[in-house]
Amino acid sequence: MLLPSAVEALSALAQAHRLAVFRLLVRAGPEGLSAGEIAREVGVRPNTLSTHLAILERAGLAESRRDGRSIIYTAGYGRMRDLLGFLVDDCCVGHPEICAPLAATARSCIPG
Amino acid sequence: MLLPSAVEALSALAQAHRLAVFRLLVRAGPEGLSAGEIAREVGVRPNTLSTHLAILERAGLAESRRDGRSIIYTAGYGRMRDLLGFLVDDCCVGHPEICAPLAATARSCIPG
DNA sequence: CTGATGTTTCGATATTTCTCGAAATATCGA
DNA sequence: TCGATATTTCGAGAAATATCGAAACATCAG
Repeated sequence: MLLPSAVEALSALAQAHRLAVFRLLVRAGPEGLSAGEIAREVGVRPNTLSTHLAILERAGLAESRRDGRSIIYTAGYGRMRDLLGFLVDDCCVGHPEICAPLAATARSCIPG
Repeated sequence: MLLPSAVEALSALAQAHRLAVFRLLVRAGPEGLSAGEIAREVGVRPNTLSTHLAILERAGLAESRRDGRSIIYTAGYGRMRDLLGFLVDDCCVGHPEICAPLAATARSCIPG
């Protein structure tokens, strides 16, 4: 991942409402949530949320599909993986004290 | 790490110059770099850089000490570890496809 | 003390960001 | 088609951000 894309992804997450939305989407999994459900859950007006979702989507951290009248949003896992990789690549180099805890967390969620 | 702190840290990194500064500091290691060296390296004026460094420091992603006339900045590794932990905790849950590559990277930088 | 160097603070400006209400668009059920 | 529901787009205002030149502050060498 290049620096400009990283900045865009970080900017997308660097806002309380959007970070809350993204966390919600991650926990929701591949099924995702409709824009309305997200708005209710996070407590922002639908039009404001729409702007936030567009920003997350432009950054690749959310994806959308239409389902009837609703639009379902899911987390952009691939982009998040790239972002974490970018950050970890920078910080792990020569700094085991940072990656050791990460390695533990990462290991714990890998089956087997 | 709580959400407001995460937002502050993400905001600090969500700017091209500041992200470049942080990456530079990480690579510089515990010895750090003076404000002047950073300004020259990143290509921003000293007073502008000072503002950026203050933002990184307030977010805990940089630390400073005086050395003669210079002020030496180092990366805030602890805070970075917290931030990565916060993000990974959210995203790894049930998503091995994200953490598998991270686990590999993390493992590779742990001695032994 | 004085002058030079390194850094920060101040005050101002241009730009971007966040939020909102109102209106537009898309889909569905009757 | 009509009305209701779900979401987005538009236009505007308030607040935050990035950058700058000038000035202030801290440290050192002579």
